[in-house]
Amino acid sequence: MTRRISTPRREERLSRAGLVEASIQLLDESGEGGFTLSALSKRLGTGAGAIYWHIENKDDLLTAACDAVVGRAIDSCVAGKNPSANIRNIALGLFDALDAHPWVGSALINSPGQLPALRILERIGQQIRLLGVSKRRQWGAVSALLHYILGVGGQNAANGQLARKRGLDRDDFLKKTSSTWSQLDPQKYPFTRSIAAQFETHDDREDFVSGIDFILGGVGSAARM
Amino acid sequence: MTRRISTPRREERLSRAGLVEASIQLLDESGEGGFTLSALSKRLGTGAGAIYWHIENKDDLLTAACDAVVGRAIDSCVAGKNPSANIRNIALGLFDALDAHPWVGSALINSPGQLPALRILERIGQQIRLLGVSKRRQWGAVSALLHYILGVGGQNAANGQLARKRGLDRDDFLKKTSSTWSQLDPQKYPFTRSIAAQFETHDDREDFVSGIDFILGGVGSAARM
DNA sequence: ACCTGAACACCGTTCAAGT
DNA sequence: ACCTGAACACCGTTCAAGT
Repeated sequence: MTRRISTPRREERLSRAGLVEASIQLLDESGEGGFTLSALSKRLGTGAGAIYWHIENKDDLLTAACDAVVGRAIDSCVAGKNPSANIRNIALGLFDALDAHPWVGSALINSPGQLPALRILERIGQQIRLLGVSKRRQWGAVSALLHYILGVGGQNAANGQLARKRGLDRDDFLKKTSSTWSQLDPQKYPFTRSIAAQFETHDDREDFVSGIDFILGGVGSAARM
Repeated sequence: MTRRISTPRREERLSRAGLVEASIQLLDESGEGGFTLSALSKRLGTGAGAIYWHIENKDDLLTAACDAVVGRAIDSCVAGKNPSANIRNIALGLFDALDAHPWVGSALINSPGQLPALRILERIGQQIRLLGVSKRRQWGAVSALLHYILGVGGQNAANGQLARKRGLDRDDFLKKTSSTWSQLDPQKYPFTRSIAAQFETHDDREDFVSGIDFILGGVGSAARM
């Protein structure tokens, strides 16, 4: 009869903050698909169940990781005196953060009413106020900007995940999509065909800002009526 | 020794189209969480493996279901002579479809470069052309509108899923969110606090259109420069 | 060609047992 | 209080065997 030999306990104690940082690393390295609690516990040299002492569930952990990234991105934007430029800055800061951590986009869109989206709402809202948008229109303007940012983030996240799975880099992806589009039925997809070539060389970041500018432009001209 | 008694085969044969329709029903009734292949096969009175004869995998089936809903929504929009009004119509048709089938929002945002999003891109693109937007700005305008629609759809889907899980109806949800927001730290969240009351009575559909109008307004004024 | 259903690998979560 | 690791319920997918 062999007695069960107990493994030694971990040297450092776990903490919620430590779990969040380890999750960010794991998500960055392995993507959403690689983010499993067993991979995380292996990385931390602990048992799968230990994690549950510090967090509620996997979703809680993902949202916390998302919040950490979004919070840092937003806090690193220093506000100048031009509210429109500030909004553009916040949006670009977020774009870059979501670009560096593609999983954040889907986490953001999947955790409604949680802190991360609220941070964005608040920061943009403050600038919209400074822009002099009337009280009744503030919510519409902020909500449009937020949803647009979430849409781009979510879509980029999905694109990134797809590219990772297929092992494509961005150029391959653009080339493939562009060639698919240019071979679509001319009767049914005239527009998509017509921009297929343009699509191959487009810049996501530039397109993103021009979307922000469209919304800001529309908010401005609506305010003037 | 009992011989294995073989169950009789299905009366009607399975088909991809049938699987798609059954999936839409199941998704509508049980949400994304309830959409499992075993639930689907039980509903169809077949074995779990049979499904794989007609589809590639679960994702393929989800995208096909999404495409069916989006396709119908878009095809039921008749185009008039005013391109801006047509875009507003397409967008509202999609909004209503995503509202009726909340799972479509997340399916749409998670299947990049697939048919469903392309359908939207094409329809909106045709109208943007008719609007007389210059060739260089067409992609930016369409992409902004598409991403905005995807963002709203994704967020509404997540909200719906949350509400379903917690068993809240919309009024409860709005009331709860509004009261949480109004209790936020006044130093950190002045804007969010200031619109908490407004949020409780806001109309998602109206806000959605005003976002579309902001973008269209911005596209228009950019074109005039 | 198409269907059946057991089997496989994997995953989030729980929990009695340890320290 | 916190950690361990086996156990549980469940899920997508595969596949040999049937018709």
